[in-house]
This record gives sequence, structure tokens and C-alpha cells, in this order.
Amino acid sequence: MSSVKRLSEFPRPSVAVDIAVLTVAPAQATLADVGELSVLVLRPDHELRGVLPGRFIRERQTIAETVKEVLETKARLDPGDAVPRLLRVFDDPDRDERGWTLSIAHALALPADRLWASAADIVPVDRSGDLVTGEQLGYDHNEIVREAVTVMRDRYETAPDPYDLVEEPFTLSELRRVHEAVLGARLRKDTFNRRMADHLDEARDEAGRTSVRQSVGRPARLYVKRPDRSYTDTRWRLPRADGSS
Amino acid sequence: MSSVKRLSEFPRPSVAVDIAVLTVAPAQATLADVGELSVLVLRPDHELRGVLPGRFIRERQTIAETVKEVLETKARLDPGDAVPRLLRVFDDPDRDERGWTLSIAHALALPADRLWASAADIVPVDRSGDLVTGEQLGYDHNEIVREAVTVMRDRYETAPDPYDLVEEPFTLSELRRVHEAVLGARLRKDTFNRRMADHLDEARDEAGRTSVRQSVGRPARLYVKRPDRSYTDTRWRLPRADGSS
DNA sequence: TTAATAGTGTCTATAAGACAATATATA
DNA sequence: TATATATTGTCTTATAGACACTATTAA
Repeated sequence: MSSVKRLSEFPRPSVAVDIAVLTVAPAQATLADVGELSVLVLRPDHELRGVLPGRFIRERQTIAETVKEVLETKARLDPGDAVPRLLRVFDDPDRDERGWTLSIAHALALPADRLWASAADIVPVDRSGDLVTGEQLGYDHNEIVREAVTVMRDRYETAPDPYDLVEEPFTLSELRRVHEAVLGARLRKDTFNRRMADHLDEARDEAGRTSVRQSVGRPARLYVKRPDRSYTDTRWRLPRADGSS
Repeated sequence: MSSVKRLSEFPRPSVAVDIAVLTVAPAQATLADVGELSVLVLRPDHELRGVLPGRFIRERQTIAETVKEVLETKARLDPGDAVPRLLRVFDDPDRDERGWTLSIAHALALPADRLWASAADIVPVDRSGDLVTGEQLGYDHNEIVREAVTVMRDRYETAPDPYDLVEEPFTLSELRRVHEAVLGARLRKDTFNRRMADHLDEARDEAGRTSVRQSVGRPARLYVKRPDRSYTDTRWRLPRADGSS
């Protein structure tokens, strides 16, 4: 950043934004009741292989704006308030045979019902973050999906629905089912509830009810996520000596 | 990524890599024995304000290679095996008045003794990650430093010396002093030791000794970091039901 | 009353945090 | 021996994990 040469004297890469859109698809035959963590794959006419939604960035447009626009125009879905999360910059010089490109890869999660309008495929992923179909995507997009899935699973160990897949207010069962789908494992009801309790507040739904019943059984109480005091809250912090901090 | 147009038809940004090089500078008057977390600042002749080391990336060069080369040529220091960590991409359209630029910002830590050869300044930072001098750097580099410091402090709560500032093998006191400097607080000796013990293995130094004495007092045992089973080890994991996983 | 789902009491094991004692060196 | 630093015993409190029980609804 410290050169006095004109910017135009430097060769410049093409910079793309690619987005792994993740969701929990309703349960199939597998794993009984548990939904499946899945990723949105586009199949453009002129491409041999499936790709993630993405395009090159335009001047005077931020990355966040680009993400939103890509989802709207390429995937034909409304991202709403969902926050895209930077994964990393993919910079292998040979990642695109057309020339020198960088990909600023992002992950983003959306509730399944907002993806059905899209003309894209929703493909489940396995434990290692590969597509269950074994499909090979274009460019390095399989790797982007793997990293997106890994980061997402990691975060779902630590906090209640950090990607906002569940609409508030929700019941503990709804919350747990989403976590089970993301993590790909059944979770213990009692321990899960107690863990999450510290990060939730009781709430009412639009109708002012403090609990809901689905069709049978005891009605469940409603919760919203407590505005989290910090991402690091649930991890250990080193013990300060004396009263410092 | 899905266009069939030629890459050259798209406008392209200038892409820079900027690096917050962090270190623990030896203790000054403040806080008794505790070193100070500091950042390396360049003062090029032709620039009004201090800047972080950085430059535009070149074709067929990875970001990692660029980081290494920047540190060697601009900061005149040898990064060795230190791993640069991506912070995020700074993309404010107005961040550089010369034109459209992105900065792929990284953080990296090096032991203080490897920085003295550099012609750069080593400036301590305060609790919020600002330079203690109140100095304003060029571009958005103050913000890069703040984020670098925040991420680094967060990681030093969770693991023993994750940025490899201490040379192996080390004593628990050496390790604790580095953590105190990074976190800017004194830590309890006994609890710190027990916390770290799970992440350390006993070791010998070059001379084959299993402990060292500095000048006075009981000699301290030597440790190396245990190859960590995973970054998430020290955070809670949700309880699986049954035997699944 | 039964089935289904929600939620809690409580026991055990483990870990955190704090205090103080013990251990091993030099001067 | 006095002093300095390192390390551990142990007590208290908090939390995790597991099991089984209680609670509240619909059919």
C-alpha cells in the first residue's frame, strides 16, 4: 500500500465472490426425524459442472452488496437479513483456467422454505462436507463447501443457532432439531436444554402466547436468543490475578 | 464464476495484502514485569503517516508468498515459519483515494528479537487495540490493527501460545509471561499451569536437560506444545445421544 | 387412560478457582 | 540459612453428563 506509482501500473486480478448457501433440508429416509445439512448448487446452461452462486465484483460495490445481489439474480432468492460470513480467499493461480482470479468465498445459511423458490439444486452434504452425490463442482467449489460446512458445524457446537436458521420465537425442540441436522447427530434433550438455557430468554409469539402446542403433547415454551455478550462467552477464559479486569 | 465472457471485460480492483505484525516487546516501566503487545509500523519517506507493511499482489503469486516477500523486502525481517492469519478483506470503496483497492488483511506474530533488525517502529497497543501513542495510520490500518489484536487476544485465552511467540521448549513461567503480555493482565500461576498442562508435553532442551534454571530459585521443567487435536478442543461440544459419534 | 411431547430433580464425575504448603535451586 | 522461584495438595464451588421422574396436553 505504500507505493507512489499509479495503481494502473500494477496487474490486477479478477476478483469473484462465491457463496456456499447452506440450509437444513427436511428429513429424508435417513436418520429418522433429523433434517439434512445441504448446499445450494447452480447448474447454468453453459457450464459442464455445477457451481456455487458467485460473480466478479464491480467497482464501488462492497463485497456484502455483491453477495446480496448474486443471491437475488443468480440464485433467485431473497437473503433477507442473513449475514454472509467470510471463509477465506481462494488464490491458487491455477484455480481458473481462464486467467488470474481470486475468490472471496463466503458461507451463508437460510431456512429451507426460502430456497424452494430458487431454480437451484439443494444437495445434502456428508460428515466430511462433501456432497452426498459425490458430484464434482466447477473450479475449487467443492473445497469451499467443505470449509463452509466445517465452520458452520463448529459454530453450532458453541452457540444456539448462530446462523439464524430458526425463526424466533422457537421452542427448545425446534432449536435442537436444527442443531441435530447441522451436526448430523442426535443430541441429548436434557443436557442440550440446560446448555442452551444460558443463552436464551423466554419470549412470546405474535399472538402473545408464551408457549405453543403442535398437535399432541405438552405445549413447549417459547424462547429467543439472548443478545450474546460475546462470541467467546462459552469458552474458558484465563484467570486474572487480583482485581485486574 | 459462471460467465463465459472474457475475464478482461470486467473491471478489476487493485488487491493489496497488508499485515499487522504483532510482538511482545520487553517490559517498560508499566505493569512491572509484563511485556507489552506491540505492532510493527513502517514510516516510508514518501508517506505522511505510518502504515502496515503491505503491497499489491502480483500475478501467479499466492497470498502466502506475497506476505513472506513483503515482510522480507518492506519490513526487512525474516518471518521464518510464522503463519499469517487472514483477518478479513477490507473493501470500503473510499479506503484509498488513489482508486479502487481491496486489502486482504493478515495478522502474524513474531518474537521481539526477530524484529530489532527491522528499520520499523514497534508501537505498543492498548486494551482496545489502538496504538498507545494515539497515532493515526494511513488508509484503514488502525482498524486492521484493532481487529488483529482482538483476534490474537481471543486465541491466547484458548490455547498455549497459538502464534508461536515462545521458542520450544519453554517453561510454564515463560509461557505465562507471554500470555500476560498479550492479554495485558496478570494471570494466576497455579490455575494457569493446570489449564495449560492438558495442552503440553514434557520436553528436553538441546542439551538434553529436562529442566532449566535461570539464575536463582528452583529450576523449571521444560515443555513443548502438544500437537493439538483440534482448535475446538477446549470449547464445549454438544452431548451426542447414544453412541453416534 | 393412554400416548406423546416437554421439562426437572438429582446423583456422579470432573474441572475451575483459590489458598497454602512443599520442593529445589542460588547466594 | 535466607531468598527466590517452581510445583502440588486440597478445599470449595460450579458445571457436565446421565438417568429417571414429573408435567401437560390431545385423542
